[in-house]
Amino acid sequence: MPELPEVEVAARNLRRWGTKRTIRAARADRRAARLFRPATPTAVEALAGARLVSVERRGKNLLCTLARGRAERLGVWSHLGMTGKWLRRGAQDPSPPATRVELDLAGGTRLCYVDRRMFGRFRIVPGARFDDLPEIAALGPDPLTDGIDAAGFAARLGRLRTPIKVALLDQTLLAGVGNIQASESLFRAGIDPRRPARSLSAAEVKRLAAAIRASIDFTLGTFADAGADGGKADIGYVEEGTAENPFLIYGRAGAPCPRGKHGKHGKHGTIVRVVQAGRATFFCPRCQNGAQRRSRGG
DNA sequence: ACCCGTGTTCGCTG
DNA sequence: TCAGCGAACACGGG
Repeated sequence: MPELPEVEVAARNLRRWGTKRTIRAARADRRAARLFRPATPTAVEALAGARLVSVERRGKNLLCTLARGRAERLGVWSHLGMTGKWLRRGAQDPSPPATRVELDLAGGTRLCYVDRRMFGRFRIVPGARFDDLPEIAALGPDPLTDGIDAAGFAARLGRLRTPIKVALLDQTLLAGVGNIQASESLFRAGIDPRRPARSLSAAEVKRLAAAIRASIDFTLGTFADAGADGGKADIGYVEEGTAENPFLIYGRAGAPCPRGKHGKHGKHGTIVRVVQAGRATFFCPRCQNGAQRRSRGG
């Protein structure tokens, strides 16, 4: 489930649930070792006694900074992969299925890192030196916290022959854009996802940058509406069927284009699904026709 | 059984 | 050497 907006919600949850609290005990289940790859399995128990100071999100990565005593800092890096979640439970509650790591906090709250498929990552980072991790150092700017530098974004895209939709998934270009946000933002910008990245005009790149931001903001808003909390911040995710699909076109193959009717004859487009680099892409062939698309306002 | 999946990495190929 | 893909990872759900 996790792209930038979902991870942002997880970061906000962790801040609310755990900041300033001390970890009384920590444990990992047997299969959690896979989450430490490629590093040596870490003793999660070493987190006991540390206090959560801050939670930062960079792209799809969660960076928790903890303090032990006055001087010592340590970090916890987690990446939710495909099925990772941070959930909160009370001291007496049963652990959710597929819980891999649990942190018992002072006051009775338990933070549970849950991951069924275990494509995620979980690692203790000595000194909270996150930038020493190659996975973090390689990240491009975060569209939400850093903004998109139009000139840099355009320069980078201008060198790529790869389809623009595939390029958007490259975390060194922008950190946090995933398969959903890529399709959604290209729809908002009216750009055909199959076009080579380098073929986009300056105006299209600018439109795309704004559309990425708009799509992320929109998605964040739908999560807030869905229940920012209330006691159990188990956000309903699309694939779990617990929430309506909140997206404009993602997962809507065969549906009429939400932009409505186009052209003099008033025919609406139909959303199609194609596969690019092994990933599903959704778009409207009628209003995302790239260079031929008439300029905005239509 | 088969296909699909909001992510990342590895290895092959041209 | 490098860009670009498909496969692999793992485990459900439809």
